[in-house]
Amino acid sequence: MKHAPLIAQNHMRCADCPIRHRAVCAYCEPPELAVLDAIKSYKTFQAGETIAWAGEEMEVLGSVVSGVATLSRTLADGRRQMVGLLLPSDFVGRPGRKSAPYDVVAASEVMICQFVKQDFEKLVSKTPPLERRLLDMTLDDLDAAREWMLLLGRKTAREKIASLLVIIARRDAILNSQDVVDGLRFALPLTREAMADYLGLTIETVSRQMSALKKTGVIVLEDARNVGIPDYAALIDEAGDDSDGGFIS
Amino acid sequence: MKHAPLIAQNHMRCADCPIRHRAVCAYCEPPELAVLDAIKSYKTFQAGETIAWAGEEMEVLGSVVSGVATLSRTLADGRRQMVGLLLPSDFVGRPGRKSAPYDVVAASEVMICQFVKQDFEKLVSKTPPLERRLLDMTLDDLDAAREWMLLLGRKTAREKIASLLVIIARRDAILNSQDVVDGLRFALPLTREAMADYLGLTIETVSRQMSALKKTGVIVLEDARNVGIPDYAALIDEAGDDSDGGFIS
DNA sequence: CGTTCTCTTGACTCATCTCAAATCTGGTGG
DNA sequence: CCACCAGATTTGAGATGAGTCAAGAGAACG
Repeated sequence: MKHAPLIAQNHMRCADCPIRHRAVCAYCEPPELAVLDAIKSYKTFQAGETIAWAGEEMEVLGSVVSGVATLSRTLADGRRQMVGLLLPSDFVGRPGRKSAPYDVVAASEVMICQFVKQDFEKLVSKTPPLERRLLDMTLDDLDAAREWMLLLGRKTAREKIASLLVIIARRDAILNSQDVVDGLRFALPLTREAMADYLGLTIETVSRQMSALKKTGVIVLEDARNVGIPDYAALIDEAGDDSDGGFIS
Repeated sequence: MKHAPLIAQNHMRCADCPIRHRAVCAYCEPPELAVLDAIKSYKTFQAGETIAWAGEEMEVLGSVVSGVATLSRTLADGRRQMVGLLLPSDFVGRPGRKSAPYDVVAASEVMICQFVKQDFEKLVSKTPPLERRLLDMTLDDLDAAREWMLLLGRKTAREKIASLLVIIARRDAILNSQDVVDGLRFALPLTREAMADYLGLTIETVSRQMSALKKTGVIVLEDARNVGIPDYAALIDEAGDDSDGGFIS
């Protein structure tokens, strides 16, 4: 699972940043970018490394530049539920509060464009485009969380798996700036355990449903982590969403 | 289930508004309030009435002044999941998007302080305190949604019921501006069906678990809708949360 | 005093979990 | 290059929590 690691270029300019147009800075103009440029720094985390602990005070905030991180909550007896997946351009941290009640863990090697929390918050309150972008992103996150509540509360195991595959297929297509087409192939960025935590299932059930979808021909498994979608419409169908779609990219 | 209905006072001044300090207008100063005063209007919905349909374009946004409304999503085959509970001071509607993918339904008689969407959005972008408050509220909603994801994905039916009762007990105590104390009594604002939709359960399971909690002495049921909590700590314990609590008021 | 709606309870089913073991994979050291 | 190990994944068998179907009990309403 080694991707070619991005080198943390401490002097990459915001204007050249790959997430420039989707991250919290998206609405900023060059003068505002210059300010961000001056106070930002890059930090890389290894796969499996914890970026922030639940309840621990965070001194930095930032954006995921590359890689995948997960947000999760844990019950006292160890039951764990993932409550968010952080992809490039997603925001890390909880502005306006000292700590957040969830663990942030790197699922792959992750590079973050970070800011000192206090400095960033001060800047946000003086920079309307930043604040507006943060609001829009938070509203989108809220929509996504509510979509996920529907999945967790009401979908069957098979529908949950299919839904997750749809999301990953979409994201993958977007990364390659193309539409989702039949025959798409992609690598799962999550282990079976992470999938289970995300879907509110056990790894055994995840595994069984993957096998079941494979047996039905809805997906093709080259190995445990490489999935092919011969018929995208069939997969959508398995996800059980009502026709109007509903997932927010 | 009739509360003394609040009369929709179309000329109630913001300064006299019961939700003045918790709603989207909380950070506004008198001059900004005057602007809001000029463009707001009140509207009342009967219990059971639909305030907005999923996917339908909304022409208004606003705040719940009194009563309880629910946000819910429905799958094509009728499975329904509640994704939010709107209490007084909560915001209704999705700024920045034409429609939202969920139904908004009045669970009791609901009064809303509403604004024409376009006017409100224009105002938000010109009024930093409004925008900042909207951001803070949205971040809180996101935290609450994630908390709910943990409940939906990992808690048992009994824990789900206990968690819901804790939330309602807390809110009830806050409304009466006091702490939660042993012996607290309150009326459930939700039917068994609404509870089931909220918790990702069936009404039969809700009913059985309510009976089970009653039999154990964790709660006292005067009738189906009136609950007493003889020992708050015991109820918390049943909710299964890790000790540090975690629910956001 | 029916009618209707909400809620409760019972009996049975079934999807998912639990526990256990087998298989596969990549990496390591000889 | 090969045997072996640790972690990830799959598969099997049985247990169980929650769902389904069905009936009965209360409460509200006209």
